[in-house]
Amino acid sequence: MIDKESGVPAYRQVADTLRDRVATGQYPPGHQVPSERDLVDEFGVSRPTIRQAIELLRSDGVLVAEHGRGIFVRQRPTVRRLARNRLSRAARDAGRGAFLADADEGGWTPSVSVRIRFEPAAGRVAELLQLAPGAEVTIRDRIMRADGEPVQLAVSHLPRELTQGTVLEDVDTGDGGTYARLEEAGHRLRFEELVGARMPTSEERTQLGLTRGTPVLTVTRVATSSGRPVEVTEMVMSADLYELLYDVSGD
Amino acid sequence: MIDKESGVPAYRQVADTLRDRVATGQYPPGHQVPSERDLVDEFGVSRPTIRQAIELLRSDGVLVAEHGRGIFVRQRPTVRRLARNRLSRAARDAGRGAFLADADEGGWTPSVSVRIRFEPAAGRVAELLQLAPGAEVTIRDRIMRADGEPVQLAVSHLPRELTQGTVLEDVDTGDGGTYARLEEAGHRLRFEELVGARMPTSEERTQLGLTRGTPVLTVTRVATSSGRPVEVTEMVMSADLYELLYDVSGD
DNA sequence: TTCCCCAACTGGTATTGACCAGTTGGCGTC
DNA sequence: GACGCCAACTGGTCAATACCAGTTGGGGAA
Repeated sequence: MIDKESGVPAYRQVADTLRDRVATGQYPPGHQVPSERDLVDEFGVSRPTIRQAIELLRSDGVLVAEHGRGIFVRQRPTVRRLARNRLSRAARDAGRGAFLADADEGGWTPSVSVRIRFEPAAGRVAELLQLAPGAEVTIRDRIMRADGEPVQLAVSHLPRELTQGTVLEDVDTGDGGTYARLEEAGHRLRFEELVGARMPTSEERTQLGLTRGTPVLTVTRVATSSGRPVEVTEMVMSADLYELLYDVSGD
Repeated sequence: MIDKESGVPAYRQVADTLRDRVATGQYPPGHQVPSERDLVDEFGVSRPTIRQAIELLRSDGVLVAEHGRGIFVRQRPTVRRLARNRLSRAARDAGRGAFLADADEGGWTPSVSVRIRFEPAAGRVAELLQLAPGAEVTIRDRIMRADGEPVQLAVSHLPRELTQGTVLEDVDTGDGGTYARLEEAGHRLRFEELVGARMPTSEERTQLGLTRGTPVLTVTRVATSSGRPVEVTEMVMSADLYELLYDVSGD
């Protein structure tokens, strides 16, 4: 099974073989892969070498290991497809924020925990809000859950001068959320979203319950009123769970 | 440095310590981390344990190793910000496809290699194109380069009946690209993009020259004409290199 | 002075061996 | 028959050791 003369490392040959069995469906999603010790016998290499191969496939998101149970081909959970153009005024007037609207659509039960704090603006957010460094911002730090499971992190930043004395410094901002309140205050909002992806920090991995080899999608939403940025929200969600749908016709 | 009684594995303690030094800036981007053998002395654990810690940080995209040189804190390259609403008819009329327009914006030199083939429709693409399985599709398989470096893969699928006898089966589709030709043929196109992220396949890693711990952004663009899908393009790009900008105001 | 080569670094691969720690199912007991 | 325990699986951690394979810089030869 292993060609020692090929110059290709043994652990790579093992990994490639296993990857191939997954790709061809010989090991379908959810299937239990032979145990490490069985693979040692099958490939005729030592256990660390087998583990190295499996390590590779885990960090590539192909396999998942469960202590005491075995190694399994990853099951991709059902994807939640988020329609991003739902930020329209019409939807907000109907009294629902974006997350709640998505929940309706997807048929799951949403819940949100909010923590509010105030800090001097810094880094990328200060830049996007076009604030002098040191200017105070109101931060709404949220964890969104679907059926109790944390699925999305969102941290909103608003210049403190806009929120002082308003419900935007309360936990509950009322029907339609932050954006509805800002429009009531006379702002006409436009939105831009900046989408990226990266590996999660260890904190994010814990909070979102992510397994090895799962990247996160990041969305930075900037709300502007007459060209002036009034809010920046940074969202982080499991790339396993989410796809973002954008209408991009733009004519 | 290592607390053996804490219950936390030694390699995790090492990884957390190093991760912390990167986060706090003690090890800035590009900085060379002490060699494995030096870390063995510093932490008082064996080399395999140190390697396990470094392995973890590599698959998280925190560190990169270079054989014979050392281990370095990852440098995030400059991000190419792609404005997705540039698919407008106006831009196409100006005679440029999306990739070429982005190149203008970003100040780099674009080049594209195209391979054309014909296959029966299958899987997700067949579904998105609403084709009976087995119907033939024209596939335009492209590699986009910026200053010679491959930065994006794009595979377009069109029902063969739309392309037969047209320039869409040639390598060069002329000014404005595929979409301009489709509109000339009487289609009025609308676009939707579906954005996701995942770890690359080993083939994609090779083609795009990705290092361990770098996820890819995937964009599936569906072009429809009077509600009927006429083209599906699947794009793959390094999440290190790209952020996607969407205007999402939608009122 | 210039050039080349090689020693001494760097990380990469692979083995053997030992023990820890969850999980599961069957056997024995009540 | 129901329960509980424990043996026999599973993967997880860590060590000591050996050698391979790129990279680099300095010393010696031309």
